[in-house]
Amino acid sequence: MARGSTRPTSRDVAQAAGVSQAAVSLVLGDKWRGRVSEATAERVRQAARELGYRPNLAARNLRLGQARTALLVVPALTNEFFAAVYEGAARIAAKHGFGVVLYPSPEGIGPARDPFASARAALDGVIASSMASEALTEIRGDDLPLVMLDSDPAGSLGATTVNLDITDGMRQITEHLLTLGHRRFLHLAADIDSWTFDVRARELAARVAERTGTDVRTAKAPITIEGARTAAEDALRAPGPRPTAVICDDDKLAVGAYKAARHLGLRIPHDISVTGFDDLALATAIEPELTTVRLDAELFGERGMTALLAVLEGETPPEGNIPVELVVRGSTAPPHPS
Amino acid sequence: MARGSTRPTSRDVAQAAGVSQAAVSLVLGDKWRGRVSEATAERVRQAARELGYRPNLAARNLRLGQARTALLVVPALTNEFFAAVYEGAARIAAKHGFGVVLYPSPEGIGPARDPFASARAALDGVIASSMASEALTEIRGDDLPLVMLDSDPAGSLGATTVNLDITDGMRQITEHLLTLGHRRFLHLAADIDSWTFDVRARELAARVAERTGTDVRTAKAPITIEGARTAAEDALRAPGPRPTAVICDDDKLAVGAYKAARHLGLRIPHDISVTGFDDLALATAIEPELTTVRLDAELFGERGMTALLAVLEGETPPEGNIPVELVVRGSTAPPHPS
DNA sequence: CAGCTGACGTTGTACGTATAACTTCCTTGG
DNA sequence: CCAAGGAAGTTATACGTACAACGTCAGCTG
Repeated sequence: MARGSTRPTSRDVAQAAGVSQAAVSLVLGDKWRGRVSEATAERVRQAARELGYRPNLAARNLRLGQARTALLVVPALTNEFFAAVYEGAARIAAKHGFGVVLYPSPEGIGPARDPFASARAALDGVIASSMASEALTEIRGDDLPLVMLDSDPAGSLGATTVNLDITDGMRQITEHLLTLGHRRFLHLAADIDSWTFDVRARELAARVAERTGTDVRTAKAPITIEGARTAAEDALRAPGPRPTAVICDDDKLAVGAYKAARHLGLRIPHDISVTGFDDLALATAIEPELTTVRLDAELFGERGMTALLAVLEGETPPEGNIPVELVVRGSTAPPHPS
Repeated sequence: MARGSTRPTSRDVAQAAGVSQAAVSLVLGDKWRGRVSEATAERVRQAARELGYRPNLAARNLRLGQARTALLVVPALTNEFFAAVYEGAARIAAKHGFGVVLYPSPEGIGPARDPFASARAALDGVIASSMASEALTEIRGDDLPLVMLDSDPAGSLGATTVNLDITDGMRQITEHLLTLGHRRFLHLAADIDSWTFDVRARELAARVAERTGTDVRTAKAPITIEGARTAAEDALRAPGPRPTAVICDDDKLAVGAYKAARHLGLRIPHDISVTGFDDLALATAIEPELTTVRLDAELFGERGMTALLAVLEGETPPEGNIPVELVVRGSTAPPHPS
């Protein structure tokens, strides 16, 4: 019945129920067993319901010294992969009464003197992708618990790491193509300095060298369809025998490779095989559908949040890489003897 | 130099600088002109820097009675469109020292008694897509300022609405196809009950009826590639003269239409034209590239946040729909006389 | 019947900040 | 030389919550 524009507080509820504010806090905080009678508790709950009481989170956080909020730092949400990571993390967080906020995209910082001004909402911990390193340096300095996604376990001193089994993914792709009979490869690599891409390059090069004794040709491209297309086209036009398979660091790059191949009059997979990485919606949208490595981004986010929660509880976070899966579709076939 | 695990407070800074806590608050809050000498101010800033002081947001929010945080309610972040809306909203928010939190995805609610438990982090306002109506009913009840995205201006009592000019987009698509000579249309519609889709259907039907005197065939499909494919395939197989153009409610549905057409042995655009809506990355990934309506999702998010900020300031939010643009690519051509 | 034990609460306080209201000292004009 | 006012701070308080510490009273035991 409180008029005004101000929201009801626990004291308003107390007054309505004819008890003290402390009693309200006890009842609503589920700590009333043996301290408040069932009848009184019900009266309090009733009053809270009628007034539409919602606890003031700021006050609670201040009192408890925690925010039940984690910060997720990713390069861009418009990348479906990271959107899924967020959803996984948010799901686990919600189950534990936690929230997840996102680091604002770099371009959005604007004139604020402190880029953290908005994201700095009281935080208990941070989950960060290794692909967002520039933002990361600012965070380290805060003494917040940190979980790193897809980053070098050796190089992330102190921080907990949660990784997909990228090495295994690239191993499977390479084996798949080698088994089909391919011997000349083009690696269309992301031009981003991140562990997750380094691992791809290392594994691919090592395995191909071991099995064929040859090198892998490499072209670096920004992760955009257009950028990938020109990089791939240049590489495929280069002198020497043409590669029979293009191994791309992610699905978006593969789309660029498709366009490059088409532009050069090459048919996929008849003239050239193409593989991706991630298994985004894109992979099944294009023709032929893309052979790629499925990364369970949601699970990745879930594991990241689970690890952070463990750290916050003082427990040891679970170990072990997240398995990935090769998905063979229509973009790979045995090389055609030309 | 403060050891311990607790972060320094403004009082610690005050002690280090040899002033009162109030002075620290004034200096760091930029309200010290004429109240504190430049020298003292500098001393305070220096101390704050050395201690690595970060104001406690919970305390500030409690004191100010505001959180400088907005809630964005969208159906799914893995939909690139909404990810972009978020980024736009977050950019504007950051410029004003605001943060944006997301409503946790519906499946993530789990056992929490109050689905708002986590997202309810102290909020100043809400921006909600009309496509997330089930979540919305819970919010209304909170007396928070509400900005609705893409919802019926007439039906959103009290709430401010920010809309893309969907009607104009559909008008342009229809005109484009009519001008090319198409007369028989299939409308591949989203099976979601939302204003933004109703508008598409109404405008398409009205314009086609006006210009050709005929009805538009309609097929409803869930917004997934597979769902759209089967719905489109069924509709294209139906008896009677086959439509020469498929108008889809969004780009993802268009991908399904592509697959259906291919499966039926129809070439795009030679045998059948296809159009989308949104202009996601998908649109230029597929072959042929998709004729669609470009919606500036980021601008949409920016406008939404701008409107909310205006409401919070007690100003009248700007009016007017956000213009959209027809992007003609390779998926449309004059109908082939069969 | 003194003393004790629960059951059922209440009182009081602290979390860290922003700001209104007050003090103190110095300068300056009349 | 005194009143007035500005500069440069300080003191005190409230925001709403959670919980430790403290009553109070009935019933029971020895």
